[in-house]
Amino acid sequence: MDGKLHPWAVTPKQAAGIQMELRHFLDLTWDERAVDLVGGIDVSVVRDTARAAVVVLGFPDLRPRGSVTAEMKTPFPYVPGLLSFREGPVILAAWEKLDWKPDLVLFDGQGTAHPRGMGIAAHMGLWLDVPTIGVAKSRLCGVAMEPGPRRGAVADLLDEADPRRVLGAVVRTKDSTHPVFVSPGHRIDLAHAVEFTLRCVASHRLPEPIRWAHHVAGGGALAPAQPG
DNA sequence: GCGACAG
DNA sequence: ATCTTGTCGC
Repeated sequence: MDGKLHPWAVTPKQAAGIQMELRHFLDLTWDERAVDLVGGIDVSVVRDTARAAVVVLGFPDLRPRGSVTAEMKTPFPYVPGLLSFREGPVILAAWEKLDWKPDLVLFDGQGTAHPRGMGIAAHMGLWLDVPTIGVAKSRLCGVAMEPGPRRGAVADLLDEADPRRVLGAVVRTKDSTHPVFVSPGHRIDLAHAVEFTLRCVASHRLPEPIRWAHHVAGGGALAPAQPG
Protein backbone atom coordinates (compact mmCIF):
# COMPACT_ATOMS: atom_id res chain seq x y z
CA MET A 1 0.00 0.00 0.00
CA ASP A 2 1.92 3.05 -1.08
CA GLY A 3 1.52 5.93 -3.41
CA LYS A 4 -1.83 7.74 -3.59
CA LEU A 5 -4.65 5.60 -2.27
CA HIS A 6 -7.41 8.04 -3.16
CA PRO A 7 -8.07 11.74 -3.73
CA TRP A 8 -8.55 14.05 -0.72
CA ALA A 9 -10.60 16.70 -2.47
CA VAL A 10 -13.93 14.92 -2.18
CA THR A 11 -17.41 15.53 -0.82
CA PRO A 12 -18.43 14.19 2.59
CA LYS A 13 -20.48 11.49 0.91
CA GLN A 14 -17.54 10.39 -1.26
CA ALA A 15 -15.28 10.45 1.80
CA ALA A 16 -17.52 7.96 3.58
CA GLY A 17 -17.48 5.78 0.50
CA ILE A 18 -13.68 5.84 0.41
CA GLN A 19 -13.58 4.76 4.05
CA MET A 20 -15.80 1.80 3.22
CA GLU A 21 -13.38 0.73 0.47
CA LEU A 22 -10.23 1.24 2.50
CA ARG A 23 -11.27 -0.96 5.40
CA HIS A 24 -10.58 -4.04 3.27
CA PHE A 25 -6.88 -3.15 3.23
CA LEU A 26 -6.38 -2.95 6.99
CA ASP A 27 -4.06 -5.49 8.59
CA LEU A 28 -4.84 -5.83 12.29
CA THR A 29 -1.92 -8.05 13.23
CA TRP A 30 1.32 -7.21 14.99
CA ASP A 31 4.50 -8.59 13.47
CA GLU A 32 6.61 -8.37 16.64
CA ARG A 33 8.93 -5.84 15.05
CA ALA A 34 11.49 -4.05 17.23
CA VAL A 35 10.32 -0.65 18.47
CA ASP A 36 13.08 1.83 19.16
CA LEU A 37 11.25 4.98 18.07
CA VAL A 38 7.62 5.90 18.72
CA GLY A 39 5.89 8.77 16.98
CA GLY A 40 3.08 11.06 18.03
CA ILE A 41 0.90 13.07 15.62
CA ASP A 42 -1.53 15.90 16.25
CA VAL A 43 -3.01 18.84 14.38
CA SER A 44 -4.01 22.30 15.63
CA VAL A 45 -6.20 24.70 13.72
CA VAL A 46 -6.06 28.50 13.97
CA ARG A 47 -8.40 30.52 11.80
CA ASP A 48 -8.26 28.68 8.50
CA THR A 49 -4.81 27.17 8.89
CA ALA A 50 -4.01 23.67 10.08
CA ARG A 51 -0.60 22.81 11.50
CA ALA A 52 0.47 19.20 11.90
CA ALA A 53 3.25 18.04 14.18
CA VAL A 54 5.01 14.70 14.03
CA VAL A 55 7.24 14.07 17.03
CA VAL A 56 9.59 11.16 17.52
CA LEU A 57 10.61 9.81 20.92
CA GLY A 58 12.91 7.01 21.95
CA PHE A 59 11.28 3.84 23.20
CA PRO A 60 10.95 2.80 25.93
CA ASP A 61 12.76 5.82 27.42
CA LEU A 62 10.24 8.28 25.88
CA ARG A 63 12.94 10.92 25.37
CA PRO A 64 12.04 13.46 22.65
CA ARG A 65 14.34 12.93 19.65
CA GLY A 66 12.97 15.26 17.01
CA SER A 67 9.94 16.80 15.36
CA VAL A 68 8.70 18.30 12.11
CA THR A 69 5.67 20.44 11.27
CA ALA A 70 3.73 21.47 8.19
CA GLU A 71 0.91 23.93 7.59
CA MET A 72 -1.84 24.39 5.03
CA LYS A 73 -5.34 25.78 4.69
CA THR A 74 -7.90 23.39 6.16
CA PRO A 75 -9.33 21.55 3.14
CA PHE A 76 -12.37 20.01 4.81
CA PRO A 77 -14.77 20.93 7.63
CA TYR A 78 -14.93 19.01 10.88
CA VAL A 79 -17.51 16.28 10.45
CA PRO A 80 -17.72 13.51 13.09
CA GLY A 81 -16.50 10.36 11.38
CA LEU A 82 -14.57 12.19 8.66
CA LEU A 83 -11.75 13.70 10.70
CA SER A 84 -8.99 12.22 8.53
CA PHE A 85 -10.21 14.19 5.52
CA ARG A 86 -9.62 17.38 7.49
CA GLU A 87 -6.28 16.48 9.08
CA GLY A 88 -4.85 13.87 6.72
CA PRO A 89 -3.34 16.12 4.02
CA VAL A 90 -1.33 18.29 6.41
CA ILE A 91 -0.17 15.23 8.33
CA LEU A 92 1.20 13.72 5.12
CA ALA A 93 3.02 16.98 4.37
CA ALA A 94 4.72 16.91 7.76
CA TRP A 95 5.53 13.20 7.54
CA GLU A 96 7.46 13.80 4.30
CA LYS A 97 9.89 16.01 6.20
CA LEU A 98 10.96 13.28 8.61
CA ASP A 99 14.47 11.94 8.18
CA TRP A 100 13.88 8.83 10.26
CA LYS A 101 10.46 7.25 10.43
CA PRO A 102 9.24 5.94 13.81
CA ASP A 103 8.47 2.22 14.19
CA LEU A 104 5.04 2.91 15.63
CA VAL A 105 2.78 5.99 15.71
CA LEU A 106 0.13 7.15 18.18
CA PHE A 107 -2.69 9.38 16.97
CA ASP A 108 -5.01 11.73 18.80
CA GLY A 109 -8.28 10.11 17.67
CA GLN A 110 -9.85 6.74 16.91
CA GLY A 111 -8.34 3.79 15.08
CA THR A 112 -10.88 1.14 14.08
CA ALA A 113 -13.37 2.21 16.78
CA HIS A 114 -15.18 4.16 14.11
CA PRO A 115 -18.58 3.79 12.35
CA ARG A 116 -16.86 2.46 9.23
CA GLY A 117 -13.78 1.05 10.94
CA MET A 118 -11.63 3.83 9.53
CA GLY A 119 -10.73 6.38 12.19
CA ILE A 120 -7.78 8.71 11.55
CA ALA A 121 -5.20 6.29 12.99
CA ALA A 122 -6.38 3.48 10.72
CA HIS A 123 -6.66 5.71 7.67
CA MET A 124 -3.24 7.30 8.09
CA GLY A 125 -1.71 3.94 8.90
CA LEU A 126 -2.57 2.88 5.36
CA TRP A 127 -1.06 6.02 3.86
CA LEU A 128 2.09 5.92 5.98
CA ASP A 129 2.40 2.13 5.87
CA VAL A 130 3.47 1.99 9.50
CA PRO A 131 1.86 0.50 12.63
CA THR A 132 -0.57 3.03 14.14
CA ILE A 133 -2.66 3.27 17.29
CA GLY A 134 -5.69 5.46 17.94
CA VAL A 135 -5.84 7.05 21.39
CA ALA A 136 -8.93 9.24 21.74
CA LYS A 137 -9.93 11.40 24.66
CA SER A 138 -13.62 10.67 24.13
CA ARG A 139 -15.88 8.13 22.48
CA LEU A 140 -17.07 8.32 18.88
CA CYS A 141 -19.13 5.15 18.79
CA GLY A 142 -19.71 1.97 20.77
CA VAL A 143 -20.74 1.22 24.33
CA ALA A 144 -17.99 1.84 26.86
CA MET A 145 -17.67 -0.50 29.85
CA GLU A 146 -16.18 1.06 32.97
CA PRO A 147 -12.58 0.11 33.78
CA GLY A 148 -11.33 -0.10 37.36
CA PRO A 149 -10.17 3.14 39.02
CA ARG A 150 -6.46 2.42 38.96
CA ARG A 151 -3.90 3.07 36.25
CA GLY A 152 -3.66 0.09 33.90
CA ALA A 153 -7.28 -1.01 34.26
CA VAL A 154 -8.89 -1.93 30.93
CA ALA A 155 -12.52 -2.49 29.88
CA ASP A 156 -14.19 -3.22 26.56
CA LEU A 157 -15.63 -0.75 24.09
CA LEU A 158 -18.42 -2.81 22.54
CA ASP A 159 -20.26 -2.54 19.26
CA GLU A 160 -23.69 -1.11 20.11
CA ALA A 161 -25.36 -3.27 17.48
CA ASP A 162 -23.54 -6.47 18.45
CA PRO A 163 -22.23 -6.56 22.05
CA ARG A 164 -20.21 -9.68 21.24
CA ARG A 165 -17.94 -7.59 19.07
CA VAL A 166 -15.13 -5.62 20.72
CA LEU A 167 -14.37 -2.33 18.96
CA GLY A 168 -11.63 -1.14 21.23
CA ALA A 169 -10.51 -0.67 24.82
CA VAL A 170 -11.39 1.83 27.52
CA VAL A 171 -8.08 2.37 29.28
CA ARG A 172 -7.32 4.00 32.61
CA THR A 173 -3.94 5.59 32.03
CA LYS A 174 -3.83 7.37 35.37
CA ASP A 175 -5.41 6.75 38.79
CA SER A 176 -8.89 8.21 39.26
CA THR A 177 -8.81 10.01 35.95
CA HIS A 178 -11.09 9.76 32.93
CA PRO A 179 -10.08 6.84 30.70
CA VAL A 180 -8.93 7.09 27.08
CA PHE A 181 -10.31 5.09 24.15
CA VAL A 182 -7.75 2.88 22.46
CA SER A 183 -8.17 1.01 19.19
CA PRO A 184 -5.72 -0.38 16.65
CA GLY A 185 -5.09 1.63 13.51
CA HIS A 186 -3.14 -0.52 11.05
CA ARG A 187 -0.54 -3.28 11.35
CA ILE A 188 -1.27 -3.93 15.03
CA ASP A 189 -3.87 -5.73 17.13
CA LEU A 190 -5.90 -4.37 20.04
CA ALA A 191 -3.91 -6.11 22.77
CA HIS A 192 -0.61 -4.68 21.55
CA ALA A 193 -2.22 -1.29 20.97
CA VAL A 194 -3.22 -1.19 24.62
CA GLU A 195 0.16 -2.46 25.77
CA PHE A 196 2.14 0.16 23.82
CA THR A 197 -0.24 2.91 24.85
CA LEU A 198 0.33 2.15 28.53
CA ARG A 199 4.09 1.91 28.01
CA CYS A 200 4.02 5.37 26.43
CA VAL A 201 2.30 6.92 29.43
CA ALA A 202 4.46 8.71 31.96
CA SER A 203 2.69 10.73 34.64
CA HIS A 204 -0.18 12.20 32.70
CA ARG A 205 -3.44 10.92 31.27
CA LEU A 206 -2.28 11.07 27.66
CA PRO A 207 0.72 9.16 26.27
CA GLU A 208 3.93 11.22 25.96
CA PRO A 209 4.07 11.07 22.13
CA ILE A 210 0.62 12.64 21.92
CA ARG A 211 1.35 15.23 24.59
CA TRP A 212 4.47 16.35 22.74
CA ALA A 213 2.70 16.36 19.39
CA HIS A 214 -0.09 18.49 20.84
CA HIS A 215 2.47 20.87 22.30
CA VAL A 216 4.46 21.22 19.08
CA ALA A 217 1.34 21.53 16.90
CA GLY A 218 0.30 24.39 19.14
CA GLY A 219 3.56 26.21 18.43
CA GLY A 220 5.71 25.00 21.32
CA ALA A 221 9.24 23.66 21.22
CA LEU A 222 10.07 19.98 21.41
CA ALA A 223 12.27 20.40 24.44
CA PRO A 224 12.89 23.22 26.93
CA ALA A 225 15.53 25.66 25.75
CA GLN A 226 18.91 24.64 27.09
CA PRO A 227 20.34 27.09 29.65
CA GLY A 228 23.58 28.89 28.83
C1' DG B 1 -38.53 13.14 14.06
C1' DC B 2 -34.90 13.07 18.05
C1' DG B 3 -30.36 12.47 19.98
C1' DA B 4 -25.22 11.45 19.36
C1' DC B 5 -21.30 13.12 17.50
C1' DA B 6 -12.92 11.71 17.50
C1' DG B 7 -10.75 16.80 16.75
C1' DA C 1 -10.59 22.05 17.76
C1' DT C 2 -11.06 26.97 19.96
C1' DC C 3 -12.85 30.73 23.25
C1' DT C 4 -11.15 31.54 28.64
C1' DT C 5 -10.29 32.41 35.32
C1' DG C 6 -10.11 30.45 38.92
C1' DT C 7 -10.19 26.24 41.27
C1' DC C 8 -9.86 21.39 42.88
C1' DG C 9 -7.09 17.14 43.26
C1' DC C 10 -2.93 14.29 42.88
